[in-house]
Order: sequence, then C-alpha cells, then structure tokens
Amino acid sequence: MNNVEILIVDDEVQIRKMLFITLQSNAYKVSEASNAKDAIIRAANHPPELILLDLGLPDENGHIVLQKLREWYTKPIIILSAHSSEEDIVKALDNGANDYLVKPFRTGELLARIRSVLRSSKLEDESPLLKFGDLDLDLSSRIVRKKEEVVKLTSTEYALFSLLCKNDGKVLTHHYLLKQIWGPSYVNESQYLRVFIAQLRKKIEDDPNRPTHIITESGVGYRFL
Amino acid sequence: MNNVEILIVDDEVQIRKMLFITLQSNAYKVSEASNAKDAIIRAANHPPELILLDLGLPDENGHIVLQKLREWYTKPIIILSAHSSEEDIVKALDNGANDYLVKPFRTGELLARIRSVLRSSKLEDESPLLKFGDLDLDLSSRIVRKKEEVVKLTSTEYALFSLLCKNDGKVLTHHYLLKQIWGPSYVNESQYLRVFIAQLRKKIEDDPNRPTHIITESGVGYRFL
DNA sequence: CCAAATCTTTATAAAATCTTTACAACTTTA
DNA sequence: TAAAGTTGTAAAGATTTTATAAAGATTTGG
Repeated sequence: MNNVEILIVDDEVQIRKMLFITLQSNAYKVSEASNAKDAIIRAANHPPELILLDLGLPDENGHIVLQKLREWYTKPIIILSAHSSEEDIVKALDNGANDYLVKPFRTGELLARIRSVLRSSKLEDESPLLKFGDLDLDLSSRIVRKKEEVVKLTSTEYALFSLLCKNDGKVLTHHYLLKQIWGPSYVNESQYLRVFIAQLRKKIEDDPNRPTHIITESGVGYRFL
Repeated sequence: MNNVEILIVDDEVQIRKMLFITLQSNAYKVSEASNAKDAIIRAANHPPELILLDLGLPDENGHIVLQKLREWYTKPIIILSAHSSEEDIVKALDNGANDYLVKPFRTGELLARIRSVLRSSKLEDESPLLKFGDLDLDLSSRIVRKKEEVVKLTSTEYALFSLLCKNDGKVLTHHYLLKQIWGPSYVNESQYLRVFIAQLRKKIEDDPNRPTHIITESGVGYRFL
C-alpha cells in the first residue's frame, strides 16, 4: 500500500468494482461514490490524491460536478466517459480535468495515466527519509541529523554513510565499500576505510569508542544498525 | 501572442505546417525540429514551455528521445504518435510524457490538452512570495528584497538565486546548477559558479565571509537556507 | 556608436578535504 | 596468554576545491 488515495465516482456498479480491484491490486487506497452529491461530500470530507470522475452521473451533469469540484479541489481529476465527442473532451479539459479517457479503456493505459498525473502533481511532498534511532538521513536533500541537529559530513563521509544506511543490517565488506566509494582500483586501500569510519563515528556516535550504529565485523567489514 | 513557446518535433513537413498554423493562430510562439538531434539541441538552447514530440523520428527511437529530454527538461511533453498500442502509450507515459495523442487527432482536443498540461505545470512553480529570514523573493515580479530593501540582481544572478530558493534545503550539485543556468555544454565550468556565488553572497549575506544563506557543500554543490 | 553593465577568464590566496604515516589498541587463534 | 593479524586514532603533508579580485571581452541600452 503506497497510501495514495483515489476516489472513484461512477454510477455503474460493475465499473466501480473493476476499478476498485485494478487500483487496489496496484497498491492504491480506494474510496467510491456512485452519484454527484456523494462524490462532492466524500471529496470534501476526506480529499483524495486523485479523482476518477465519470461524466454520466444520474443526479447531475458531469461537467457541472467537475466545475464544482474545481472551485476548491486542486489535485488531479481524470475523466472517464463513454462520450468521445470533441466537444465533451475540450469542455472537460478546459474545466480543469487533467486527462480524459474514453470508455472502454485499457487498464494498463489508465494506470499509466494515473501515474503520469500523480507524478506531475507531486510538488515535493515525499522526501525519502531514513530513520535509525536518533539518526535521520534525508536522501533527497542530502541532510544527516543526529537528535534533530544537522551533522556536517564531507562528500566522501556522506557517500559512505548513505551507503551503510541504505544497507542497514547487512554486513558490507571492505572490498565492496572501497569499490563503491573510491572505485575498483582502491579495493586494497583498507586504511582509507578505517580513517573514514573513525571520522564518521566521531560525528554520529554518542561514544565513538563504543559505537552502536557502525559495527565492526572483524576481518569482514562493517554493518550499520 | 501570449509568449508561451511550444516546440514541435515531427519529421513530416505537412504535420509541422498544420501544427504551426494551428498553434500560431492560437497565440502560441512556435519553433520546430524535424529530427531527434535537432530537437534536443533546440530544447537545450532555448527551452520551450511545452514540447510536442512525434515518436516516429527518422534518426532515433522516440522513446529514447523522450528519456534523453527528461534527464533535465521538466516542463510538459505531449506525445503525438501514429501508434495506439497500449505498450507504446504506457511506456511513453512512464518515461515522463504528460499526455499521449494518437494521430490523426482533432485539433480542438489537442489545444485543450495543451491548455490542460500548461495549466497544471504552471500551478507547480507559482508560489508568488518566498521568504527566508530577512530575504524575500517574489517570483512573479522577479524582485528580491533583503530587510525590505530591494536588491538589484543581474539576470544570471537572479536565475541562480531563484533556483536555489526554489530548492531550499536541498543540495544542488555544480553539475545541475551549471546545466540549469548556463546550459548542458557548461557543466564543467565550475568557475562561473564560484564567481556568481561570490557575487550573490556580497549582495544578500550580512557577512559574505560567513554565509548563512548560501552554504558550500565542498565537492558537491551549494545549499540554500 | 558609445558608455555602462554584465559576463568570462585569469591569477592567486585560503580553506577544506583527502592521503599517508606512525603507532596504539583491539581480536583472533593456537 | 602470547603472537599475529586487524582495526582505531591523531596528526602532518599533499592535493583538491573554493573564494575573491580584477582585467579583458562581450552585450545591452540609450
């Protein structure tokens, strides 16, 4: 489950069911509405990341529903419609729809279009943040924190630290670390590693003499916890 | 003329001509490329607001062209293709295309889809006033203030400053900054960056010798706070 | 066209980082 | 537990990277 919620708005039960299964099996969180009124209430109460909107609703014209939603809802809306007339398509897009798919559509294409609009609507919300006890590593902004305090690392120290973090729990061999950080021709320069591990421990361990994060596996390599 | 520039990439002269007329009569500024190489050069030299990309180019596979563009080009790309297979559509959308239209398409729909992607791409970078301590940046009027006083920046200085502001907190690499500000062929001219960073610091830092806003990440790049 | 502004290039100083050395401390193994 | 092998640490030296000023080249605006 990637925690992205999608609201399906369609009056036909079979289509809702089909969409529900498709989306859920692709790790989306799904909610449903079968008419315009319900759709607007649900969207308002618990705004989803994306709305799939059928234009042919029983209680209100789909274009009106779209306009009402767009008065305040800024996230993507994809139209699903049985009508393929240019007039409908242009009107929907100009009313703020992000995409328009004509029924029947191919599920692969629907999923790709969902990924596409979600991608471009994604501002900066998710920065992959790794947490290890009192240590945080933000990969996108390249920031390491210890107890909320930013720790200043040189580029080599950061490369080593992030590599250890990305493989937390695993033992990384000297050979592997040297190859990844310094390159294949440095695989025998174990002393580099010792110097940099010591520097890292000084910066991130409470007591560098009794490390709890960077563990030595004698004769093999290091492990990050 | 609304000053929005669109780059048409298609090898067929008739289609280019048709698109040119359609777009120009709808107040877009239009440039053209008839092959992959030319397209990439044009997009790099003078990045348009949107690219219409035909997948069937003579000199290179369209999907590859799309990938190459997406390495650095962040604005919308709409694919125009004679192929309607689900495989092509999904692949293009997952490679970063914002929309996919199958030829022959209706011009009204094309224009509506152009408006749609331009609209959502505009939403992203519109946060009128950015504030960072004693610094203000108004993106729409291009005005920078330090303690209410307007700071006069040259266009290159402004480009650099606003790029840093828009990514505050993150480390931006030399490579990235050079590519964004000066273009892909300047990625090794690190000295430019040093000169302009120094000029910016003179203008916006209280003490340029002890910068608090533009932070050097040695060996990597710069970070704005 | 000229003058001012801006950008590019060069030179050099300063700072930060990396590499190497020497030796101390720890682990493993017999 | 002693010897051998491995790892840790500090600090000096070497190298790389960055900062800055200023001169030359180019562009821009009047």
